[in-house]
Amino acid sequence: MRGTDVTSQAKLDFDAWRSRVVERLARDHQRPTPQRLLVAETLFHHGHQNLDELHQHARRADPTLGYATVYRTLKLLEKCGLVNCSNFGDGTARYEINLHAAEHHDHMICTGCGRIVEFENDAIEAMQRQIALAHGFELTSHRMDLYGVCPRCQRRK
Amino acid sequence: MRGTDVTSQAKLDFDAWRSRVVERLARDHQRPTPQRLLVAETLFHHGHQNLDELHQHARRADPTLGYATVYRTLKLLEKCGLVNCSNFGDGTARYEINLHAAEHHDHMICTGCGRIVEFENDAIEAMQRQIALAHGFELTSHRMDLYGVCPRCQRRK
DNA sequence: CTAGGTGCAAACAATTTGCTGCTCA
DNA sequence: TGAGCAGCAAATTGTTTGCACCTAG
Repeated sequence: MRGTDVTSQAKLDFDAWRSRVVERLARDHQRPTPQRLLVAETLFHHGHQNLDELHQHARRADPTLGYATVYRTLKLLEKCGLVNCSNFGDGTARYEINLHAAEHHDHMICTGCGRIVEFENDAIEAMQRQIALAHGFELTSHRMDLYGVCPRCQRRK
Repeated sequence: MRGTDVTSQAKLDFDAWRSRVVERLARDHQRPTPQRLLVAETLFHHGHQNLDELHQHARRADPTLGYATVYRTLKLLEKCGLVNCSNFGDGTARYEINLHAAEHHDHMICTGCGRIVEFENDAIEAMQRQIALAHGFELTSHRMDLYGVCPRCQRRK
């Protein structure tokens, strides 16, 4: 609500994210290079973007940053469990940070403007486990994307 | 259970599918060419396959069948609402027939052997509508994929 | 005939990799 | 010094399209 709260809250989260990245990289004997941290930072500020968009954003802070570096960094962060990659309809892979490892959320995508809203719902997750169980599957993960028209796009029509 | 039953059942479904394809193509002023019907048939017998696999399968029946023809036929059938295209983790698009237009089902994918089991669950769908409503979205469609280890792969370990 | 359909091969676009030089422990 | 890292450019992969030939109405 109040500017200071939001700011300090955002800052806090970003620091937590940053240290998580550094720590996790160190654990895997990977160097927390400026480029990698820049990619991680960009990812923090711009969720659900594809490789190209992330590269564009990051380039504003460091114009020499290469495309392959962003690519390899994303793969690296993904392998470390720090980011998730998903694919909504349009042909490109989109990345988002995975701030709290255990937490899983799903997506609702507006087919009008492409806006992505995140949500989670324990009841549905419980039912998913039931379904898996009924088929004898050992559930490891899931994805659920809801497509629809957001309020703003509904009004615009 | 008994061979005859299964066979006749399968045959019945296939005929229904085939006539639906022919009928739907006719309605859109598209010709039910042998190649298109072959693709439709292949699709019926081999669900959740990608373009390349479908092409391989179809080629057994008609070695002259071109890749582009399979591609264009799939797009055509998709536009007619006869097939659905989805994308599970691996980089390729997979196709499946959409026998009963109104019916929607979801997928459970074995991360061990890639086997795909279809299911549907009304309760979850109801909750999805609730979630969308809560965010002011007008829900148009959804996808839900559960990933896990199938009973067979669990035993193998 | 002629519109639509096919197969081939080439074009595309997103992603992935090889390589060379550089940097930091 | 040397293992890991960055940037460039080329290779790869999945998908899409242009074009010339063909076939059924």
